[in-house]
Amino acid sequence: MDTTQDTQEAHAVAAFHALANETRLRMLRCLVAAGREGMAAGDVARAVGASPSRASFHLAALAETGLVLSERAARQVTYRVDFAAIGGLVAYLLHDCCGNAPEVRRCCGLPAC
Amino acid sequence: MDTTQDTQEAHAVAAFHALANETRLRMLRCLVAAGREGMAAGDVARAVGASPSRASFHLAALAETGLVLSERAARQVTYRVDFAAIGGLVAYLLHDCCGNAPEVRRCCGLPAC
DNA sequence: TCCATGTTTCAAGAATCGTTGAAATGGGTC
DNA sequence: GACCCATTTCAACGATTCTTGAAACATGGA
Repeated sequence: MDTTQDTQEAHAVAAFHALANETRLRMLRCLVAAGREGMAAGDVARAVGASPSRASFHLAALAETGLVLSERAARQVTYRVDFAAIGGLVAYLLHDCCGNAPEVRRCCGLPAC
Repeated sequence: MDTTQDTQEAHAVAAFHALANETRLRMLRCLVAAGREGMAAGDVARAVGASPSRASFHLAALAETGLVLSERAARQVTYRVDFAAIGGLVAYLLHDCCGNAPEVRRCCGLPAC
């Protein structure tokens, strides 16, 4: 039996794994900075100092978890952060994982629930 | 040269790595549920269905990143979540990584900045 | 001291992950 | 078609991580 919780948990584990790498975390920050416009794969690669194949490998890993989306436009592939997916991860950490513990919320400058 | 940002980033990568494992994520949730009282290592092990050595390995990994703290009391070792550390990670994701993007905050039921 | 309990350490092996460079693919221009 | 540019795929290799069971360590009680 596979409960909703198990699925959520597996998804969270995958997302955390995606963020548990310096190259990927830097890529994500680049893409966040780029906003809704997104960035071409090659530009991300240059920005983080990764070879094309390395960049492709890590961008694919980010896309695999749904944290970023990709879209081909002519020759280039544009990657774009899925802000809702990141929000979902933060929500998981805050609500499901930490039960909205006031002390956690306080650390983020958030009002208690 | 090692900037503050690099240190922060390295710390975040380590924390995400700690959460990127089913056993450890379950342990963390157990410990959050246990609150300030914490839980003995053996109880955590039973709760997540891990052998003593496996539990010790993963609890040590969590402690290594500072997400949990340990304290020996008599024969037992009590593990306790460091709520501030988790809050710090959420804050990193929300502020440093996502620049407080309104769309991310909205997904967590947070007011825009 | 001897024994029982709780936890950590260790070594060995399997599995997963990340890097590299070369080759392949997709798509535009001449 | 021939050519170029952007990206992905692939195979090989090294590095890291996880699991397992046995042994060691720490502590308290008989």
